[in-house]
Amino acid sequence: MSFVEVAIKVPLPRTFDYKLDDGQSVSVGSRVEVSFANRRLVAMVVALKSDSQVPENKIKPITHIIDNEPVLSAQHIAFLRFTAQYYCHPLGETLFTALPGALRSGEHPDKTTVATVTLTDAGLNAPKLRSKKQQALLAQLHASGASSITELKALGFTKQQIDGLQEKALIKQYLAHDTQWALSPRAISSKPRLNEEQAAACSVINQHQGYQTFLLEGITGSGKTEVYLQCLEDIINSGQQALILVPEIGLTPQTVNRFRRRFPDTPIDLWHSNLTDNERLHVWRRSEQGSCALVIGTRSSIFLPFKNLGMVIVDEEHDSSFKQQDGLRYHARDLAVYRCARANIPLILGTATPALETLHKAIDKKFQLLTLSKRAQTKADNQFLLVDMKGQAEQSGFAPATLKHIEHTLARGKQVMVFLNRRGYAPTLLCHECGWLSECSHCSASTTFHKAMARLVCHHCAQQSYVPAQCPDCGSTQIMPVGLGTEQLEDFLQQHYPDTPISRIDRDSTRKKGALESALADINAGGKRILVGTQMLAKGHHFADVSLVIMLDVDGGLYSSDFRATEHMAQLITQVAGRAGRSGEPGTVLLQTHFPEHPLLQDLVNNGYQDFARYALQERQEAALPPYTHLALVRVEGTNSKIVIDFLADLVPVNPYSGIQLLGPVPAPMERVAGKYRYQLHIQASERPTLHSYLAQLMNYINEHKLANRIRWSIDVDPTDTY
DNA sequence: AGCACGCCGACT
DNA sequence: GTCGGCGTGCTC
Repeated sequence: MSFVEVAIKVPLPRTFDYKLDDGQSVSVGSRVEVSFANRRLVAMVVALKSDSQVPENKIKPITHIIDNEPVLSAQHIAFLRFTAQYYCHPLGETLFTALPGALRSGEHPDKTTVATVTLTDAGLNAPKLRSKKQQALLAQLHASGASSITELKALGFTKQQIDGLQEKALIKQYLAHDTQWALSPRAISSKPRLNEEQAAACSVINQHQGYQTFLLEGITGSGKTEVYLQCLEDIINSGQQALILVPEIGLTPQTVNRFRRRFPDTPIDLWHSNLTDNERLHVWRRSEQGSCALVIGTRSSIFLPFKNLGMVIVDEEHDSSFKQQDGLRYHARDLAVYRCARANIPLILGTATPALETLHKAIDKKFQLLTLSKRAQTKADNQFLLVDMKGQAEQSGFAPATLKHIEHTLARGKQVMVFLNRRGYAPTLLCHECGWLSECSHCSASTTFHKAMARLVCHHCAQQSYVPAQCPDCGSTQIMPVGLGTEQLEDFLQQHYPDTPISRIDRDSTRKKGALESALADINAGGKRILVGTQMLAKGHHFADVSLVIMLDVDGGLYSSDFRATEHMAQLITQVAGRAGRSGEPGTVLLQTHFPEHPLLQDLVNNGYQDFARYALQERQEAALPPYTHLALVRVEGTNSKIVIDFLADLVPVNPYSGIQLLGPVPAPMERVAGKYRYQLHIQASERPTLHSYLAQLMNYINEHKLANRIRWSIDVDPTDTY
């Protein structure tokens, strides 16, 4: 009798044994259908064995074998096993979150062929078309050759435009037959000359054999992407594949076009949350079969099963979107380090503002530091300006001095950019007579006043309510907005400068599909003089004419309960500063603060992020915080706050473990969200192995705890957000 | 997570 | 008299 051990997508730490009938055969990495607790579920075979510890009468047969060929290689399962163990997450759930949706639900791996578009002879002759969009599509196909519809959609083209060209017989659509792309000298379009630092970085990376993580620390405009491109060239020419991880909002058409233009005959796939299940499966299979050379993808592309991966690049490695904040709480950058080490290939982490964790490893020589300190196009440094807010008569958050700078900049015909990391009109409403505050009934947060929508919105559970005309407590009509949001900034500036065109960019103003793109186009065409927005505006978009950048509220990052707040603020300031004065002349970065003398702020402004970061690391060391210690968080939520607290309190042992410090239970920064109470226990260890052996013990204890199924619990290893 | 089994309140 | 509330216990 032979048995298979399977992993199932249930929140249980175990795997399960099933028996195999005579004549049935499966391999590890294949999916099977099993009957499990009266349900039919898809399961993943993780081991084959000739006997089982489970009593014979409890073992059921497999109901159906789905795959004749494994969908996960043994090597890939090993990677996912590590992931599950490192992040304290059940193996089944880990395996199934890594799989694309179509394979999760038992679909055939080759069910989908994705329609591909290519130019016909008529199309090759580059006819002039009346439709601008169709003309652009034609130009794209000229540049990129055959492209899948997925890729064209990612570039902003629509099905209608594609069908339009097909009707004119300028293109034809067919179902792509995926074959390994032929290894031949690739056409490389002309490439810029590298400066000395870039050339040095490229040669270090290209000459290195095997695994090494490189931290490419390059200031804004120093040409990191050019280094990536030249390193990728070698990988592509040797017939290997590469993965480029980018932040969620970094996957813009500009980024993608740059790769396509450089490697015109190379198959490049994209991976992001807007793909359909079929498109996702298609990219998954292409990476597995070696049919694509490059994948540019967000966080979850770290789980793609490349056939012959030769390099991974993590762009903007400090970006918070690489950390998944629910379910399997992995960090794609950290997994990239493990994956590359296992595969014995190089990893490039690129950023202008390295995460302190990353910088620490570079200083420790675990990563190799490569620095780009010179801008590719010579340009003077931006000038920082701290506006002291103490005792200032501010109007909607603007100090008089700030308004003067705005006027001066507008008078010179330049654009102004204003940042505030809070959308809406005001974060709360206040009754002037009795002190009532607008609060969400399900969360411990106030509801944000959105003036244009005339609604109060909770930003944590999305619950909306009407704005009361009178105070619900005392009946007074003197209800006023308190605090600032981007909507109010726009309102105020529009009243203050009635003839100046203003654009607001935040999650509210860009909710509609394509709204962001058209707003950005409008800005670049020069139609708008003042841009107001949240950090959405800070990342990746280039505005040539902006010469003044204003950050209204820097103080939030200086004094916060989250020890990472200063680091994030410094990264944001540096990013934002990179938005100013890109067209040649230096720009001004104006920061409003009540603490202009704050040493970290001074260091950042006078000596730059590199200096700030090394100083901030010292502070972390003195406070025994990461990266000098290692953290994990037990997060618990439930409808009954007493059970939540009792459960966590019971995890705190009477005698402390050596090398482990516990803090809690403490309420999560948002104690109540969507009607659930949230508490957490902080676990700190000076050594990583100590932390993990403790966590393993803790999970055993939790799994046997009688209250464990009356609450929802999870462990967050290396948390980046304290809530 | 689901789903069944199980023991107490308002309905045809 | 039963339909159904969700507490608790298990899943190879």
